[in-house]
Amino acid sequence: MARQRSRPVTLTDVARRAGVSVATASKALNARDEVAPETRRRVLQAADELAFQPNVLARGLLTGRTRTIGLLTDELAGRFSIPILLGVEDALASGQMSVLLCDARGDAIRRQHYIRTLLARQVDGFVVLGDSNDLRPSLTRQIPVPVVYVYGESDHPKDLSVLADDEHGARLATEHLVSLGRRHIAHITGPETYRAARDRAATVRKVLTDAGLTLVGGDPLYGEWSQRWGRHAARTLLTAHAGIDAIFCGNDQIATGVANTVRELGRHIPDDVSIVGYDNWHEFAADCQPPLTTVDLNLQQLGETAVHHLFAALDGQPSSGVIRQPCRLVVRDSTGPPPPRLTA
Amino acid sequence: MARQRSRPVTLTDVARRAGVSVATASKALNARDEVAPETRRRVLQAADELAFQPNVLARGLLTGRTRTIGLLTDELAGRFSIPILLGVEDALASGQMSVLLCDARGDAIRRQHYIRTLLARQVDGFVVLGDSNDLRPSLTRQIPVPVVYVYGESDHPKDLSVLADDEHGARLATEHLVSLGRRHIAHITGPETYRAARDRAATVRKVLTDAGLTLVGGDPLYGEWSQRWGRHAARTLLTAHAGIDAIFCGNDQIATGVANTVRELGRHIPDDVSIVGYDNWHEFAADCQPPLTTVDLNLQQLGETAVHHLFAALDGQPSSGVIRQPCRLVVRDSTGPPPPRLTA
DNA sequence: CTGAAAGCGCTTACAG
DNA sequence: CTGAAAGCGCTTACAG
Repeated sequence: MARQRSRPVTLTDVARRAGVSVATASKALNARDEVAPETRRRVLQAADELAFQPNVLARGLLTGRTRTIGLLTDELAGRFSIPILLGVEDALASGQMSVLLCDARGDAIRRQHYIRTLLARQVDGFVVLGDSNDLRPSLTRQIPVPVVYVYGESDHPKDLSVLADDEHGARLATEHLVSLGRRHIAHITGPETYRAARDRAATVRKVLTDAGLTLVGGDPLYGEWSQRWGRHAARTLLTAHAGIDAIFCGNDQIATGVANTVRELGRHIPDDVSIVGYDNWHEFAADCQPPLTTVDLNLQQLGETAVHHLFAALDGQPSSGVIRQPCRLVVRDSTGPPPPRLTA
Repeated sequence: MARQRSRPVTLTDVARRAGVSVATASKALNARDEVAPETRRRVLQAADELAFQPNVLARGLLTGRTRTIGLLTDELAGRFSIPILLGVEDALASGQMSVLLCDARGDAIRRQHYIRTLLARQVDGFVVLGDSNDLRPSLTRQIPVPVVYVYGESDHPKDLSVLADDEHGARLATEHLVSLGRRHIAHITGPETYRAARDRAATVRKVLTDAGLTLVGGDPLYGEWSQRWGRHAARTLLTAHAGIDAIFCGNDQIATGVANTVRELGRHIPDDVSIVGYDNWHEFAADCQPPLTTVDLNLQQLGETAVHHLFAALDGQPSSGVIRQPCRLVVRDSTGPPPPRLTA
């Protein structure tokens, strides 16, 4: 399964082979300029021949920096964490840093344990990956290194939170429908307890009002983030309001359920009813019948942005407050202009 | 955003406060028994008062163990990695270990870079999270610490691979349908290039043969892992073989597409046609209309098993070969017995 | 330009 | 039972 762990190559080995002291070897490898070119060459060659890998622990002990950050979350299992995590990793890798991953599963004890563990491991900073539903209690007080909150907002205004811009996403979706010529637009979304659902619903209403329109049914339909709810709500809506010509859905699962029901009721998508989803969850949005126009949250970039701000903080340039990252509308086949009216 | 990094509390601080040497303080904290009870008490109290966290780097430098493992993958974005990752993390945490996460995105250069980085960070071992599609080239040769492969098999027989048992999963699904009294069973699955698809199809055939049945259409329908393919294949099948009474699908997306089409063609699920999915991807399986009977791969446990074997290897008890973890049938509403025949 | 020495924070024989 | 000393692998003033 694995070979015997052999004694690793140390700087001492490299120095000996190059015929210099460890101090000189260290300088040569770290590209400090107080080394003769020929000496440097010999050291680099020796290091190469021995496949020398500097022991990061020893270096970290000296410099006080480990080039490691701790990523703390409760929601790895959710659909949103992975793209963010990939963005974090990308941004870290380009700064030669690594990420220690901890999912506390929503358990406060476990979270405290992880914070202690990460600090004992001398991480240089933290990324706290939250959930967009609600403010989360700031952890910064107990953490003596820089912290950035991403996707979920910290309740402390001095912290830095990097968030998806719900208002922007809802605006993109609604303006898209309005600009296509849709005039009877409904909004089916998740639970009203979700901050993101409320914020987006408020924006939908504002955009419609500015366009001289009102929401079909008067209010958004709050429910759950499921296909089932989409199917149920669509049936209710289409029955009560036959003239409906567009539905903006709170996520792609709801939109998928809506699409299935709209088709079952014999309406054509996008001609009779146009549908917009939210999240651009590829397995749902691209594989829906028809493929969904939807809002992409740019999650990967969210993670990258968070890390860039963390880097700035590590360099002594901390920021605070809330950064909202713009969304992006992905147009597929579920939206289009209304069919031309037959002349009277 | 973060408070000034203050000088961390060291063992020296604790020793001074307790009025002992660092050597004694170290022994007291590490529960070695060569310390007087009263001395230990004083040390523990001092450590507590100062909120002392031992510097893991320094300890690692001495012991040569960092209590860290590297998790190397190419497929974090896929649906299968996260549950496995959570299982890995759970098992590690209970051994007081942490995980450094690296996703090479399928890029060989990047993978080499990560291996070097992880080794420089002195990880105690590796978990290589692969994909079930195919054998992957062994990395063990270049890694001087224990390695366990999970979900994707290493091509080297001396390595240890912990895998989902595709044969078992396919058997559970097929036997379930047969035992319900289904006699005209079809199989719609992903690309034939996928090892898992071929292995499972072979098992379906074997189980049917043992029951004196044959696959409807003679062969499995290979396609892609999408709803779209499910819809298309279902339409083809039902048109050509009206008597079909069950469809076993290669994943839950295909099954969802199949279910939608079966309903559209006016057949009742599960009475006329029973459907079994694969993967138990909750967002698809539980939210399908009707909710899907499906095969759960026990992915979290796969991760845990891998780590337990890694621990054994770290303790000098390496194993090798292939371990296949059993699956689990989750019965929901998409399967049931055929309706009673009307007596002639 | 080079190298001996000190030191990062901790653990572990070893002497007392 | 306690503590002085050596050392893990490296970096960084400092002296030469």
